[in-house]
Amino acid sequence: MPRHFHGTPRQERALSAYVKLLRASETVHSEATRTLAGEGLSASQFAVLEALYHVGPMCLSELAHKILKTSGNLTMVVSNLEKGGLVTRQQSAEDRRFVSVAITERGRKLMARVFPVHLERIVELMNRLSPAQQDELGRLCRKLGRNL
Amino acid sequence: MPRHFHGTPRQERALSAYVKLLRASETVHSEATRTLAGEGLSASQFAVLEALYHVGPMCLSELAHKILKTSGNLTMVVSNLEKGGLVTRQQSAEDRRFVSVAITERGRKLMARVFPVHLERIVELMNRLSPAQQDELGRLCRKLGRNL
DNA sequence: CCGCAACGTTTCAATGTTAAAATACCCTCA
DNA sequence: TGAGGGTATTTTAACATTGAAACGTTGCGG
Repeated sequence: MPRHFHGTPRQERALSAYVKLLRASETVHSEATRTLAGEGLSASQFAVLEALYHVGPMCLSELAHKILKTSGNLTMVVSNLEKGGLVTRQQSAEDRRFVSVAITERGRKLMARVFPVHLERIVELMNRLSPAQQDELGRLCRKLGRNL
Repeated sequence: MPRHFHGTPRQERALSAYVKLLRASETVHSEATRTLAGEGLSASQFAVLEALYHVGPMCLSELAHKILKTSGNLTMVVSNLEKGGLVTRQQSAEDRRFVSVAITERGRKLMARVFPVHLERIVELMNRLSPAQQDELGRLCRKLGRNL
């Protein structure tokens, strides 16, 4: 049994970049969401609230697409937000299969307070890279994201 | 309510890089783990198995540190692997607080078959970037990862 | 019009995840 | 020696996550 993995150069290179990408993402994300935990918001809850806050009411499948989660998941996340009075559900009148989700006044107030803090935390975390490096990272990551 | 978020240039830059980083990581990771799902392995299970396969027996807290998860979590992941006969638990004789986890022959055979496939999948996914770009991505991500 | 495929949502079971409390163990020092 | 502090693991509760199955609704083609 090898004590550590060794492969071809192209394997080592890809694996190294892959691991660092996942580490960076995991670190930055968990640091950024630490702020939210103090407000009793999970990452998914924040993502939903943020979409509704900045874009407007949406049905569940649109939300699912927006935040890259399955619909089965969203049912629970939205239900939990609903319990907290942060969003409302309303069955569409024209097509009763759709359920429209909207942010409440309470949710809006929460976001008005929390979003700027969260944003500044992200700026702070990303500032380990220079502006030019941030742009370069964005360019490289864009090539890897979501176009299967 | 703004239809879309607009901030200062430095906020937009950081946020854009942040979102792309998370998207890229999410996409690549879920694509890479798709292979494993066919083998009945979750990402965490694979990570544990891979560590034991390439490094050797370890106690739970070492494993937790290795794959960046909490110990409470590892208890479950290891238990599930144990059910499948892929790893064994053994309480340390010297210090009975420690539980050493080792990969079994069955687990080793599984990894011998699955790991190369998984690695090639990662190479394939990362090949949307040139070798130089992969190195550059690694460099940038290294500055963002885990040194709080 | 009717049957049926397609679609949006929900439910379910299994696993993962975390934080916090509980448990078990080791070691030191008075 | 035995009380207490520190450490490793497990348990627990709450939420997240996915895939699959179930349910209700809509719209289309025969």
